[in-house]
Amino acid sequence: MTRWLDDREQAAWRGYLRMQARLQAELHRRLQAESGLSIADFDVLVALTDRPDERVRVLELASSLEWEKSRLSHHLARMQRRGLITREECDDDGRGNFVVLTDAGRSAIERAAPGHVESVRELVFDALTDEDVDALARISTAVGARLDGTRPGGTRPGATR
Amino acid sequence: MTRWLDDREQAAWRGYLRMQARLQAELHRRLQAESGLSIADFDVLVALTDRPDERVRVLELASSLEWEKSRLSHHLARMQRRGLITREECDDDGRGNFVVLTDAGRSAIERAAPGHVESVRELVFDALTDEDVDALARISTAVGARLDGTRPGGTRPGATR
DNA sequence: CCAACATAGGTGATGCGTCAACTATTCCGA
DNA sequence: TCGGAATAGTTGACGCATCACCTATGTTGG
Repeated sequence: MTRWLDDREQAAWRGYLRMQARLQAELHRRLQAESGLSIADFDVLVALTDRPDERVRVLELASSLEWEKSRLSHHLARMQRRGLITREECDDDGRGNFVVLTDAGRSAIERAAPGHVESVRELVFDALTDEDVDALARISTAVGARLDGTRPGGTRPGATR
Repeated sequence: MTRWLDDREQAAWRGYLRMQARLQAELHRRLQAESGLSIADFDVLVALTDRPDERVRVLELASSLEWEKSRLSHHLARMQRRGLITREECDDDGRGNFVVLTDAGRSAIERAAPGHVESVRELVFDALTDEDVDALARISTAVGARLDGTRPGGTRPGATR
């Protein structure tokens, strides 16, 4: 009944998993060492600098990062403690909050970005041919389409079998 | 000075990151829902069943999983609490410990494996052509080789810039 | 023999991620 | 206009990952 993976698939899958874990760890380690930021901090700060006024509503940020609101809430609390962001109340909606980039946050991301991009280039793109880059994009799109087909993230996937 | 990513590279990189995060989350969610195991539990149990006698020394397990010993130690403590593994002392070496698969651990992995493989097939390999699979393996190898070049995991990567 | 060192492994603190539950507002319809 | 439902966001508990440090045992050179 179970459609097991053949040797070629196994090798590709194991290789992917191993590369993925190591790459993530190494990028995180470097970013942390060079700037004191985590990848998650980086993503939040990038999302904030992408806004013209460097402020966003919490849930809008969550949805643009594709994070759960609870994850974001916890993360913002930690970032606020470190002075990277602040919060401001929203006049229109008493429930709402804006997340606002602080000067410290802005300078942290500006210091961190070049090194991080350089790491990505060095570890990934310098290793890949143009065709590899296309293949990576194609693969990501194809798998992403599969993921779209499933119950996105919310309630239980409800048995595939 | 910084070699930024061009649009094609940006698109590939963002696509990869997004796919990677979603795939990992979905595989974890399904495995958890179907079997109560995490991916980490799964990996430990697979490593154990790969041994002829279903027992391994802690540090050997750590190195075959490429985990830090401390991570493994914490994880084994949790798995032991849940009855998936036990520990036995090592006669040859008073410092050493064996990790031993319990009956509960064996049946957990046997129940979990088919569904997990099916998820991988459904979400990944069903989406990919043969060439994609080759490309994935090639890309993983190439990036892996880059990672080999860096201070593996231990002490600080020491500034790339 | 024993002091120094290496090795096996565990511990505690802290950051990160998820789930379930909670509070406070706003919205909406009778 | 009032009561229930939806929405915005937080909280607490717990599992997971890393770091720095600790203990206990083994190994080795003088």
